[in-house]
Amino acid sequence: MEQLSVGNAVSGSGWEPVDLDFRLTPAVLAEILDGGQAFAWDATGTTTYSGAVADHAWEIGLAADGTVLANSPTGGDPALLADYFALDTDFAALTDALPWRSDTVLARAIRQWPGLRILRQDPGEALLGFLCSSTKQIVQIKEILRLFARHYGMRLHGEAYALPSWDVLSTIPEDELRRHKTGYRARYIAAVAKRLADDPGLPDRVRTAPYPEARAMLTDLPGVGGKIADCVLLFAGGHLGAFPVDTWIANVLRTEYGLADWSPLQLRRFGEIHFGPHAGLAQQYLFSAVRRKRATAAVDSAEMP
DNA sequence: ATGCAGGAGAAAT
DNA sequence: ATTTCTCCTGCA
Repeated sequence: MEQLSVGNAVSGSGWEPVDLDFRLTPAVLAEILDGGQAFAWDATGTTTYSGAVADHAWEIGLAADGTVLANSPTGGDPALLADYFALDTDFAALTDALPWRSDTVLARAIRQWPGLRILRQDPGEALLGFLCSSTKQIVQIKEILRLFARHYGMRLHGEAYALPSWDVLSTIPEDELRRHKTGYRARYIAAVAKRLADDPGLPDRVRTAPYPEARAMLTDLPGVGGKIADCVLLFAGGHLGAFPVDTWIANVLRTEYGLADWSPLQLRRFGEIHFGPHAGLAQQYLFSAVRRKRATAAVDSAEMP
């Protein structure tokens, strides 16, 4: 079990960071906060981020030894951020339980991303983010959410705004939602907002249901298919067995695992079976590995015209 | 320029 | 039970 204490205040100039008691490299912190799991964070430096979590503004940074530091200008309890980082979950142990000993592709990905973890986000926020995610890049998704927060959310501190609740979103006409760079996704957002308004108990039922039932409830929502449902359940619902298959993961499995003509459904079944009860963590390692490969390839092509 | 982005749904095989 | 087309828009 990893450390849970979050009480070591560090004296600093301008902010009062709290030592969250776990360590990461700058690259891994960037991957966790801004690699596609969450859309709440903006880099303010090479190792510093600002964002809104649990109705509080936060600044996150790294100490010289890699320790993760957090500060809330709005006085948020550091325990909120400890929960967001799921510090009660021992990801090192979960990683060791993955089949890396017999899977060199996974083993390499794990070596590349030491300390990678799965966040425990707010489910409503994750649902909104991934509902906006189809055929969008991370920066575009963040822009949509930023516009929502600016227009309909509560101002927390400085330029930090909380996202509007689904309750608030349900009062906004679809054509107005469409003006915030959502495109055809506006119809889904409006429809989901209406569904949630008509069925206020749904989030709680999703939260408490086992994985298959929770997934079925989510995919019943308009615009929510299996991939988005799995992202919500993995990144916010604590279902580490959920194995979202996006185009990148599909590519990895088809090329690196010799599953060339497998369908997305077949690939998902393979992932669940091959990687086991924490398949979602394996998915994140593989996804981060291909993201790094893509970034490297982009640099190479830019340097070699 | 024009294909294509971390998809879903409906229609057409 | 798959495959194909469409849905918006901005980046590459």
